[in-house]
Amino acid sequence: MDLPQQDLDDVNVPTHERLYRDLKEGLLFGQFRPGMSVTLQGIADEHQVSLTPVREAIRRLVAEGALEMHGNRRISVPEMDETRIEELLAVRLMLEPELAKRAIDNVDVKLLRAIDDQMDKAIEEGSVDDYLKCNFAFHFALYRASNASIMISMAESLWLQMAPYMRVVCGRVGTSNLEDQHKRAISAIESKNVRALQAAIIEDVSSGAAFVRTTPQSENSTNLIDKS
Amino acid sequence: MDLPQQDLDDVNVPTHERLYRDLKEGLLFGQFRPGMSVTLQGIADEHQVSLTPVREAIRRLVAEGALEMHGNRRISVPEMDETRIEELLAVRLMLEPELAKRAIDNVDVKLLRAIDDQMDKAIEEGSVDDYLKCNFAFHFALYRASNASIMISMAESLWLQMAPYMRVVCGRVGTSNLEDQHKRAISAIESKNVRALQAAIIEDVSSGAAFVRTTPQSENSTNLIDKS
DNA sequence: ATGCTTGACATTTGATCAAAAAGCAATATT
DNA sequence: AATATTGCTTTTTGATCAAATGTCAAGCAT
Repeated sequence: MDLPQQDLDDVNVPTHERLYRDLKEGLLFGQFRPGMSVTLQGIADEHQVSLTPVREAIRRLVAEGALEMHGNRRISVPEMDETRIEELLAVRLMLEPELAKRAIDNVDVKLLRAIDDQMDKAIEEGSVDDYLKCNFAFHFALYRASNASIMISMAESLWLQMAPYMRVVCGRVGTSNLEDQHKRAISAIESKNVRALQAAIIEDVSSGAAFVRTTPQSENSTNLIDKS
Repeated sequence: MDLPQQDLDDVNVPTHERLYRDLKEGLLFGQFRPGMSVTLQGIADEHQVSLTPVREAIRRLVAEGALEMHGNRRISVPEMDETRIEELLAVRLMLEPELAKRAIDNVDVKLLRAIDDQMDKAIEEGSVDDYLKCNFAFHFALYRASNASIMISMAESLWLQMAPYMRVVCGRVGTSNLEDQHKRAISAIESKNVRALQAAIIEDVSSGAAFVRTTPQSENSTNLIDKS
């Protein structure tokens, strides 16, 4: 008779969890730029909540490496440098082929194809935002099929750490000269060819990072947190 | 002329940070058993602090996978099962040889040898606690020399996830039949032989986990949080 | 004019409180 | 006797407040 539980999945999740997801989205898809500094009460004001849930969300993101806490008490979006990129890339190249291998028998190819179609559209339209979202969706639709939850969360952490910088670079370069390795991955999955799939993933990760590396450094890392 | 800064390194670190370190120690070296459930105010009472810093410390440990939060609001030390061990091991076998490789030219062999000597003593004396501490110290003294901070924190997270279970197993088996791969690692470092070092690390990780696997499952995962 | 000190402001930190949610046990009903 | 409901207790959650700390700029002295 009583149905107190709401069907909306966004209701009833604690504030700190909602905050965490929002901030994560923001980091992954462009709201935050490398070097930007973040204050607890800045976030609190922005989202109209008190400090307590903000602390938990931020602490969590710091633990995942998505935000950086300099000794004193300043929190910022990590600045990217050559060695950091190299390291992130090295780990991604270890982890993601393994995830792909573990996913190959379970993944829903239809879903991947649908995402890839959307991505083509995003590239055509030149929408960096949609491209980034599709790219993320594609990779993690694949990885989630692996059922390797620890590796998945590690991969998420790595993407979270790269994302703000990727966004800056993509914003400068645009979506024109993006080569799509996803189709190679899809056919490798269909033919159950693990090595080919892994090769496609490696190529994808490497090429994404290669054009990051050839791009001139960001000169002014401004500390603009918009206090509108 | 004023020297207000204390030389004690344990002073002036925020409570949540101290809590985090304490709990981490506890997880790494035996205070917590797999399946044990953890409550915020349990920790708060135990450590005589308020809930606020406890939340941040716990949230951080959850983010690192050291603690597990089941959908509702119950937090516990992760239970170990076959697939989880397999996954943790797979990642460790990717990550730790790479860390060793990156560390080989920078690591302080004297330090490693000193730690290994202590470990021999621990094994002789049959002290599981000291053995675990030395083992951890050895590996991370090596890894820290790599200057690969992202990989290091990932490795820490993995150790944190394995540690409670390792502790249980070691407690049952004792330190008698432990083969020491560390000496092989040390000589590999001295001869700057990367492959040999990696082989030693692989052997060490694998053997540690092999004897975990051959051990019968923990039967009763009691929820005893000592409210003394 | 330059360097140091001081004070105002911003930010974090930790405690406390009220409210919501969940677990748990006891009771009642079939 | 078994199950469902109810009410109590425990636990989490989010807000607010006071204190500690750091940052920054303005003013003073050399």
